[in-house]
This record gives sequence, C-alpha cells and structure tokens, in this order.
Amino acid sequence: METKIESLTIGKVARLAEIGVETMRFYEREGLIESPPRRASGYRQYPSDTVDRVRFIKRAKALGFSLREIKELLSLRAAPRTKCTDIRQRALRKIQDIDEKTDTLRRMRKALTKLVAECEGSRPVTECPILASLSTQKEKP
Amino acid sequence: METKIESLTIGKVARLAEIGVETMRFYEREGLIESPPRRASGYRQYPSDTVDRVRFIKRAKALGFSLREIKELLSLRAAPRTKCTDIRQRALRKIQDIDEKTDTLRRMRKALTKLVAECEGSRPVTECPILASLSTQKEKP
DNA sequence: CTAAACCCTGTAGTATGGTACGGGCTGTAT
DNA sequence: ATACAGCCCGTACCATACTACAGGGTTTAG
Repeated sequence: METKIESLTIGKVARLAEIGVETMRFYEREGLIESPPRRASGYRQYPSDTVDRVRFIKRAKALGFSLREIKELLSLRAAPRTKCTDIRQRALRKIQDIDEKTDTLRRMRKALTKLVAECEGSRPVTECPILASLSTQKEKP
Repeated sequence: METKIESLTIGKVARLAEIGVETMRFYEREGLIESPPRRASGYRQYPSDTVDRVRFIKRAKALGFSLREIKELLSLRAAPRTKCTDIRQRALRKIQDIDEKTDTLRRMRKALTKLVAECEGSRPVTECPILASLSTQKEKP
C-alpha cells in the first residue's frame, strides 16, 4: 500500500453506482466518463468521484435525457476555455427543459392525487383524471 | 355531412399531436391507443380526445417513462372493474416515482442556476456544480 | 502456489421505440 | 374523371443504449 489515494477498480465503481461493468466501458467509449489512468496491467483506476458521475448519468437517463444530452450537461463546465456567455446560454436552455419537465410532472402528480382521492371516497372511477389534467395544455416544440 | 360528430383521420391526429402517422399505428399495435372505429373503407376514425392521449404519451416519454409504464398510467382508470384499493396502490406508487424525478430535477436546476450565477460573476468555472449538487445523494433502488 | 474472482479487448447480439418502404385502395379538389 | 394526397397492411430497417460472449491476462485469498 504505497499510495493511499482513493482509487477504485471498474467493478467497484459499477457496484457502487449500481450499473454493470460493461456499461461502464460503454460509457467510456461514448465519452460520458473519461478514460481513467491504468495500472501496469492495464486495469482502470478510477478516482472515487466517478461514482457520483455515473449516478448522475443514471438519474438523468431516468428523466428522459439521452446520453447525448447528458454528455452536454456534464461538459458544461468541462471545457475551461469555453466562453462564459456560451456556458450561460446552454445552461439557461437546460433550465428551461427542466422547468418544462417539472411542470409536466406536477400536472401528472395532481392527476394521480385526484385519482387516489376518488378511490378513497369509494366513488366510481369513470373519468380519467390523468388525461383530463393534461388535455388543455398546448405543446411548444 | 351526415354526422357532425367530431372524428379525425389518423393524419389529422398525428399532425395535432406532432407525431408521425406510422407512430400512431405503432402505438395502436402496442395497445397505447385503442383501435378506433373504421369507415367502410377501412379508414380509422378517431374521437378528438385521442389527440390529448397521444400528447400525454409524448410528454410522459420525454420524462423517461417507458411505453409499458405509460400504458400502466393510462390504464389506471381504464378497467372499470378494477378494485379501487388496487388502483390506489398503483397510483401511490406512481406518485412516488414522480416525486423522485421531481427531486432530481430540482437539484439539477439548482446546480445549473449556480453555474449561471458563476458565469455572470465572470469568475472562473473550474468546479462542476452539477456533479457537486448530486454527489451527496444516495440512491434508493 | 493455485483457484476463484476480476480485469482486458473486441465483436456480436438484444430490447425498445420508432421509421421507411412497397404495393395497393380511397377521398377530394379541379 | 382524374390526379394527387391520404389511408390501408405487412414487413423490413434503423438508432439508442445496453448486454453477452470469447479468449486471454491479473489479483488476491487461503
């Protein structure tokens, strides 16, 4: 134990982030996590914060962001040369995306809550509140 | 013009919901929208509320719900025989999912806002607030 | 020292969610 | 009445995001 610097094998990162080892390598090929240093044997050595990065990827994916979009999100600060105005623009755009998603979730939640209330009141559930709550909203592509 | 009942062709629904005609038929095959009545010619005749249903599908997809999950969401009220307690259970479960997603979005938004603030202050952007804001969160699978 | 568990590269296969024909009727506007 | 957009079905193909080998070297616990 020469260096006590925290470094993890691919398998450990994968277990901590709850994804597969193959997926780790896939993300590396896709440029979502950078190619880590290697031991003499060729084994990857990850810094421990990689786990957070992978968890982030996992969560963002669950929110409907594509790997391409996630890459963009992660690279917002990555390039140190990038003009601040540029970063700002892109970040603001992402915030808009997020606000739209949040709003849709809020409406879905409201609809489901209504459904639950109807069920508790033991009244017949004939109409679909999920649809009803969304029906008036126009989409802005 | 015998019947003034609002009914739309597949193409009209598709245009209104901003998806492709092929996708409409795909969703029908997958059971996400029910097989509508047909004219003598075989042409599908959709009631106008189908547009809302399709828009809902589109939005839910953008939030990371799979078609299977969306089908579940849409069928919560669909089966009138379903026990209320059962519907309630499933709805509550979905609300949990939604709350988790909302929370992640909230944190992402906060991180991006911070990033924007840093850019406005024209300070160097060295750290990645997106990751930082998520790093302390443990995942609950 | 050796066996089990891990890691390596490369390639191939899978699931999901569409998208694009081909070949052929139908509706409608001029 | 005819052209041309729109619809029908069936099948094939596509991108994305994994997932699973095959064939081989490496670590590490006992």
